Amino acid sequence: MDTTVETGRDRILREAAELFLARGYAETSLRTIAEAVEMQPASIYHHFDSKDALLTEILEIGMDAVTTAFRAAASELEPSATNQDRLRAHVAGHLRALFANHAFTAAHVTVFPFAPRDVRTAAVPQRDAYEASWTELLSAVAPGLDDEAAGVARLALFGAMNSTVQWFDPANGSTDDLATTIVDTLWNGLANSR
Amino acid sequence: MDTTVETGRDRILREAAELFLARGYAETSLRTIAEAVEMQPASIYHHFDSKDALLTEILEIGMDAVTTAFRAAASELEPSATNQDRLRAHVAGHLRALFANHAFTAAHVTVFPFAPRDVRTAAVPQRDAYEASWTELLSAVAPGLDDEAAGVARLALFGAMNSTVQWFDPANGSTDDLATTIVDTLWNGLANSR
DNA sequence: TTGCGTACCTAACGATCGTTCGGTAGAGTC
DNA sequence: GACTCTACCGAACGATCGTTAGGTACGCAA
Repeated sequence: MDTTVETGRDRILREAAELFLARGYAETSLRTIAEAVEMQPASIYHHFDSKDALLTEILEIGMDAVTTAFRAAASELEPSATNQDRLRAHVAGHLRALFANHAFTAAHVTVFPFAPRDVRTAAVPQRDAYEASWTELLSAVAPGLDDEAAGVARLALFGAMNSTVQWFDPANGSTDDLATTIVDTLWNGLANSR
Repeated sequence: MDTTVETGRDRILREAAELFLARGYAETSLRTIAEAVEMQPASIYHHFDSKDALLTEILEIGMDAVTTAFRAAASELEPSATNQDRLRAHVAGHLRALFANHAFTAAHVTVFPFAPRDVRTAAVPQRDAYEASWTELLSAVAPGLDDEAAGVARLALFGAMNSTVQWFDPANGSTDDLATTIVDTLWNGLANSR
């Protein structure tokens, strides 16, 4: 986000996020994290109160990234934008945030469900707020959907977006093109595919 | 599957699957499982070689359930079935299997990614085969999709189907109705929602 | 030059983990 | 009645876990 050199604290956050994502929370020991950042396990406690606090902050960073991207997408839209354009802009924003802060955002998909109860409850308000933003957006761009269909649509969209981290490589194509593919497929429906 | 009384072994499998699903694999100790089945930790080793072997068998049971449901859906279709009917029948089959064997099938969604490497590699062939069945089905019912769009469609569909375990309660509605909602939403597309 | 906060270290704590060893009780077989 | 197999139990093993206590080295301010 800024141009300063990565500090020890930031490095712990990044390496821990990558390890949690790759191996899971309980499967990643503090000693493994310490090894990755070339410190002793005890040194991590200078920066964080506990392993749980470390994960809590990682989840916060991830949710901040997608929330900021969502707001940016909304404010960048031109007045002439169609409903499909609006949806595509937000999907593109989510995907950009997903790949720019990969480990932090993806942690919400895979690590969150098994985080200790206290960590989960701490992250829930931010997650609910982001989810509500999408529900609101979907209701606005596809007003014909009833509540159940809107819920299904949101879950389908999240499923498509979030699973991209497991197969899409940004080196092989732009996330904006990927957003177009996703939105076109869901917008037109399987029945109307050419 | 049969009418015999649940044996100690089956009970271990079921309780372990539910605990793995609720808490995660590493977070669930053998002592917790032993307590749930009212045994001593050592007794579990009479039935299973290791904790890993227990999870491996749970994942097998889950994949068997959805694979069987997929085949049943294919064979039950009437000749007059439309492409949308075909897709709906398979989605309904997947959802029925998902809720009938909840803990075993859902383990593939949430536990699998963090399973020990050996457990994951053991489960991969069955998972790939099931995924390929769906890719084939989607190409058949929506021949206009290119490869990338078909991949996106499959991931969106899996996202919608598998996340139902986190919010849908079969007591409040049939899974077949849910399948209809999911397929209608994806089939017609967001643009054509009434 | 002293004092203090930051960033790390070594060493160790108690707890919990998966697993193993050596049993026992009971049912079925000959 | 001895033999065997299945299904369990009690107690303990070594390893690893998150965490803590008590340091050291260094930069900066007074």
